[in-house]
Amino acid sequence: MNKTPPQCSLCPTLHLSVFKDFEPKSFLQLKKNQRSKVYKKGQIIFHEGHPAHVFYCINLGKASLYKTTSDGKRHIMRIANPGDPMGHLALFSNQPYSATAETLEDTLVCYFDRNLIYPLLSENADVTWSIVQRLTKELISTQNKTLDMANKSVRERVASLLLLLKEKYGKSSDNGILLDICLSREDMADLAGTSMETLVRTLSDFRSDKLIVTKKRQIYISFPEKLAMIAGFQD
Amino acid sequence: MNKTPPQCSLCPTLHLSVFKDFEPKSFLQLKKNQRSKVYKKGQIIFHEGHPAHVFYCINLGKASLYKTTSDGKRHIMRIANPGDPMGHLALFSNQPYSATAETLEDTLVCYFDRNLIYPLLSENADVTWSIVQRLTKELISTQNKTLDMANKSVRERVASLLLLLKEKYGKSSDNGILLDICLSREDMADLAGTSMETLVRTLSDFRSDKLIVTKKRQIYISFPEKLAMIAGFQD
DNA sequence: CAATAAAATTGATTTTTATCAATTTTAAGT
DNA sequence: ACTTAAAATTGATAAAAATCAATTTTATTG
Repeated sequence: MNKTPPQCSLCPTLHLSVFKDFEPKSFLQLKKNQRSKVYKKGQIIFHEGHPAHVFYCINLGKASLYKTTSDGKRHIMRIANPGDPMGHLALFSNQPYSATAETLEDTLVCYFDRNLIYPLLSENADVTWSIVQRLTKELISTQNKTLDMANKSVRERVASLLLLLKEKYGKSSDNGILLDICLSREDMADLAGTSMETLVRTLSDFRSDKLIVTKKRQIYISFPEKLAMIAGFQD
Repeated sequence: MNKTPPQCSLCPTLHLSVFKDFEPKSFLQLKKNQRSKVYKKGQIIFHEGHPAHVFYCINLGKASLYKTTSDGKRHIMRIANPGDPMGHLALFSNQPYSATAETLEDTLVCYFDRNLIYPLLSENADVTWSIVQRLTKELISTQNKTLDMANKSVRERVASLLLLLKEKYGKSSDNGILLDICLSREDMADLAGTSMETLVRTLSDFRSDKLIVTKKRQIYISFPEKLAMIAGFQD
């Protein structure tokens, strides 16, 4: 199951993670205890509500983190990219995983035993402080998401989502900016907090208005500025 | 403007705050630099988007923390009670206040210069760690709120809200459990993420179903269990 | 490449919720 | 207690979005 752990020093995203601020001795110990695993697209890394023993960091690939309501509806809280932590909320709060992690493509994750992390943090006060800062920003952006869900229309939220995906995964091309990420319409609906059908209709509207172009399942953004207007990033 | 600062040692809610974990020397310094102020009901303590110089802690009273959208809709993110911090997100993230704080009743707040806090935290690593834990729990509960806004009906959200208010502010009485907090219908709507009219109609439904009793603006909960069913806390 | 399954799209309809307007109730000040 | 203003409630209607169903497109597999 476990492959040879990738070298942290070769990790393309080390500089993005909080670990970079560990002092050398701590970092070495972290590296020694690092394990890793490859998941195929669509596999579950961990389940919401399950006890959390390890903490993950994505090396390569992507995963969606979603919550499920009692009546079976999914809501994708975030997409984790290389360098992003997963399971850190469970780690810090000493509670079960608060979401399910499912890969959006073939993904290499590194993981660490939770018991390894605590002593390392107590030796690295500045890392703990940088965790505070990261959590705070995560919290502020989640609060903004709550606000969007409560007060914005689906149309506004879908426009926002397209712009967000453009920022993270946009690749310029002949047809406009390609959203270079593999998301089903269902996934996009779960991100925007709407039904799949309504999402598709909204995309159709945007297509009619020449704001986007769709080819197969690919989406190209033609006029980000106009989408920004719709999303409510104006006045 | 500033009154004699209340004694922290006499503060009814010191034991609730993170400060209790400061070592004596740091705590003393905190106390020395503590200021306080009384706000009348309905006054603004700080505004969303304004630069944050100080960090607050409620000694007595209550305040709502709300965000406002570009088209003027409010959404109350949380109600701060005695012992609760305010402005800590601005403090930790080094950004402007992310919400507006408005008192729900006459309120006594203590406050501290933000520059005082940083050095104290670096001397108290375990306090920093306990802040991580608190932020994490706050984040998880905000994520759950996002989920509710995205996937629950108004009826479910209003039922949830009533139960939440019952937990925090419920006082048993002859008519059932009184929600002993002064919130306008507008406030409740802004908490539940709906319009005032829809909130009122939902309360009327609950009243017809004998789940609640209303006297003037007071709300009494008659059957919390049935509300819990509606809120989706079942199966 | 054909056959099949899965995903996406469109249409019709219903449900939910917001909005606008009018009325009633409650609170506040003199 | 009376007057006035603010808040709450109810009604009517429109808008937004969900749901159910059918069809088309795309992907997958032998």
